[in-house]
Parts: sequence; C-alpha cells; structure tokens
Amino acid sequence: MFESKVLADLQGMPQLSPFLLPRAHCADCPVRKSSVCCALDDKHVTELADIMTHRHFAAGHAIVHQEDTSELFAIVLEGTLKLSRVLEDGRQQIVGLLSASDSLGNIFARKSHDTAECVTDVTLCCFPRKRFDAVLKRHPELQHQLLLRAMEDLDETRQWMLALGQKSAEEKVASFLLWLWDKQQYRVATEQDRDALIMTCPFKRREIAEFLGLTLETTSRQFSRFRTKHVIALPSHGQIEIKNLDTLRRLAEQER
Amino acid sequence: MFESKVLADLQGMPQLSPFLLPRAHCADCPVRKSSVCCALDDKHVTELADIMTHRHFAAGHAIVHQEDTSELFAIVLEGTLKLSRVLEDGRQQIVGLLSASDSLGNIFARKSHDTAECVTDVTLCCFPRKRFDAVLKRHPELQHQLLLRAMEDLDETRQWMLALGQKSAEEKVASFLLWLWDKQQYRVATEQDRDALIMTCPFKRREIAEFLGLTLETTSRQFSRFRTKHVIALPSHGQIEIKNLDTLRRLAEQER
DNA sequence: CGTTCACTTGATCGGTGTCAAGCCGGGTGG
DNA sequence: CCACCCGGCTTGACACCGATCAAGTGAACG
Repeated sequence: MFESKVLADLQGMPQLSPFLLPRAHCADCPVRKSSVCCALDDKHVTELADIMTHRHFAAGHAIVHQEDTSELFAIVLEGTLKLSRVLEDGRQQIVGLLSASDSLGNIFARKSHDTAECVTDVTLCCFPRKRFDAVLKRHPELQHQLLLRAMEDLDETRQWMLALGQKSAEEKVASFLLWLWDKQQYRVATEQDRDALIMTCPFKRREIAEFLGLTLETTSRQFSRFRTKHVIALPSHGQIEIKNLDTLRRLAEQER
Repeated sequence: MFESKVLADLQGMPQLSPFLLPRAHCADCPVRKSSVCCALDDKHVTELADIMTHRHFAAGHAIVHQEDTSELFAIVLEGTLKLSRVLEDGRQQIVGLLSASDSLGNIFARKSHDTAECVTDVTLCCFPRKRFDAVLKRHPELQHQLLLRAMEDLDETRQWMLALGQKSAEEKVASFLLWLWDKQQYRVATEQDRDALIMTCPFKRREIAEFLGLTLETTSRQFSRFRTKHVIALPSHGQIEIKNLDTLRRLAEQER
C-alpha cells in the first residue's frame, strides 16, 4: 500500500507527499494552547514552526509500524489514532489512543514499539525527530511539558491495566463508554430528559474489543445488553446515546 | 499500624523516624550511576544530598496509599516495591514493580493514584517533593533523565497491557518468569547443564497473580504444570530454577 | 441489484474463577 | 521436644464467563 511511501516522504522528501498540506501558522493552530508547544511563547514557537509540516492521513492508514525506526515526532491536530502491539500469532492489543493535542512518537527510542494507525482521518503537525530534539535541548520548558504528559499517559495506561486485569466484560465496556464520555463531553440536554447524552464513537466494535482485551462478539453482546436495559441507545452508526449515566457508572465499578 | 506515623515523619519530622538511617554520602551510593541522579555530576549532586534522607522499610509496609497527597519523591536503593490499584470491591491489580535505581512518586500529581507497598525490605533515598522540584528547575538534565525513564516505564507498562489483554494464563506466567529472569540475570551455569538458571523470586503467588490479572490458584496451577513439564524447578521457597529457557520463551509467545 | 463490511445473534466449548480441602514449613508456646 | 497454629501454597471439583465457530441482518456503495 502507501505506508512505506509516506514514511519515506516523511523522512526524506516531504515536498513530494500528496498528503502534505500547505504551510500553516501557529497563530491559527487549534491546539496551540493545549499541546506540548504551549510551553513556548509566540516568539520561540517559531523555532518549531520552521521545522514543522502539516500532513493529512486517511482513516485506516498506518503512520508508523512496530519496529520502524522512529524518525517522526508529531502533534495531533485533528482526528483519532490508535497505538497497538501484536503477538506473533496476530492477536492485537490497543495500548493507547491519541486525539487532538496529544503527541505521537518517542523521541528517545531508536525504534517504535507500537504501530500507530488512524482511526479517523487525521491531521498531524510533524517534526523530524532530530530537529525537534535540538529545539528540545534549547528549551527545558518544552521538555517539562513532555514529562508532564508522559506522567499523565502512564497514569491513564495504569488505569486501563487495572481494567484489563480485573474487570469483567460488562465492566470493561461500561468503563470504555464512560471514558469516551469524559473525553468528549458532548451534552445534548433537553428539558424532559436531562441525562440524555449523545456522543460520537469513531471506533469499530473490533477496535473497542482490541482495546478492552475482549473479542468483537463479546463487545457487541455487551452493547446489545446495555441497549435492552435502556442504559444506552444507538441512534445511528457511530453514535452512542447514554440514557442512564448513573447506571453506567455503577456498572463500570469505578476505582475508589 | 505504622503507616500513618511513617508518612507523617516523612512529611514533617524526619529526625524522629525509627526508620531513618544515618546520613550517607552519594559517593558510596549503589545506584549513583544508574538512577536519575546520574544526570548530575559530583559537584551538583550535593544539591540533592543536602535534602535527602535514607530510610528503611520492612517487607509488607505500605509507604504510600492510593489517594495520599504525594509529598514524597524517592529513589530505590535496595529491595522491591509494588504499585497497585484497587476497585471498590477489593479486586487489586499491580500496575508497576520497582527495584534498585527506579524512582517512586509523581512529582506533578497532587495525590498518588497508586498504593506503594514493600515486597521485600526496602531502602529508599527520600526527598521532600517541593525541594526536589526546586533542584529539578535548576537542572534540566535531571528532568531529562526523568523523562527518559517515564518513557521507558510507559513502554514497559504497555507491554504488560498486551499481556493482560491478550495472553492466556500459561503465556502470562511464562512471560512473568522471563521478565524476572531478564531483570535479575542470575546465571548458575554448570558444564553438563548450561541452561540451568536459578533466580530469587521475592513475590508471593498472590502478588504474581495480581500482577498478571489471574487468581492465585490459576497461577499456582501454571507453576505446577511448568514443574511437571520440567520447564522450571522450585528448589526452595522463594527460589525458581529455569530448566529450559527455550521452552519458556516459546510458551510466552513473545511479541515480534 | 449484488457485493462488501460492520455488526448482531445463536450454539457450543473450554479456560479460568470459585469454593473447598489438604499439604508443607516455620514459629510459638506448653 | 512435640503439639499446635498459621500463612503460603497446592490440588480437586465444579460452574460460568467469554472465546470460538457459524449464520444471518442491515446499511453503504458501486
């Protein structure tokens, strides 16, 4: 497919990539204040602007493959990505999910340990690893931001470790729905039904399953059970309506 | 028990703690070159030496509780600790294991999200959070070390996420034994049996189970199966001998 | 209109959890 | 010194959750 071509582009010849977007300015950036570059003021952020390229990737595209040399560091401007690892026999586990303002790529590792794939269409602000590294050396406050976010990621990953190791299928799916809800905060409240919440779920059943350490069938069954219990509704493809947030919270068996 | 007393000591009156060890020097430190403080040269490490205290904790002691305010940052000098999280009903998941040269405590979080308990007797090099923070601000290279290790932790945690979500009980236990082996590198090779490897396992069955997302019984059964298959032997309590490393590797179904 | 892909639903099987009993080694006290 | 206890571990019987295999539905798209 296109993967290797795109990767080559990213490393060597960005000007040739069909996915390369026209040069943008940090002033207009949707994540200027929420991504790691918030550490730099408008004056110093130009050092990043000078080496960045905006790129677009279609849903399903694998941006980085497990075992690739990691030459890319990027900030997510738009869309959702999944990080996953696979076993020799093909079993797959999603180990991280990225959305706007999250960053992608380990600056220190020689090669990536994860595959990064687009769940939706994705726009990235890309930096060549070495040049980003150079800016990092000049600006400890940028490194501080990376550290802050790494600790947050670690914390969130450990929380999913708790879910993966200890929770039942029902609890896992309920936890996932709550996570999705926290992440989106889409609230469509009407007078008569103040707990009606509709959210967009970009993930396929298979992806949710791979995230939760379940099979696609078990995940689907839990969705069905929640629907017949009127805890959720599925108004249309890719939409989930939470009909009863409290029940969902109870089913998720939150940590204290 | 003693937990709250010790914690109070750490925060307010270190000189009164029965666990406080006599003042030590960084020059003699067993992890001077392998822990985060390797970032500082002998001259600057005194800034840390000035605010550090060495402390000893008995096996089983809980140093930090989930929900505690996080006033402690520490480096492990000796022994093994476990980080765990619990659900409301008591189900517990170990989310991290620390040994010599690892560090304990999130400098940025207002409160700890994990419980930290001693698996063995433990010696820590402790710092008050705020004062460590101040040193950190003056020395970006120290922050760099923290970032490096946070990324490594994240990577290792994701690897366990793959195991928790996708591996069978047999594969999990095999993976755990290999991890223990990698960590220790105890090798007792004789002429006739070059693959005989004896290692010390400080963990109880229950702890291994809580780490792998299994029950203690299932874990025990896997140990028994490995023993009857002559993959491992249990020469004495707390000792595990690997009789056949290759088989163990095959059983663990390594990621590629 | 047929194909494809995501999803749902059903039937069955097996792995792992649960409950329970028993074993083993170490420590304590009579 | 032995009897007893206790905690950690092992082993057995059984139930059940979730995986597996398989068929069917529905929507999107050419």
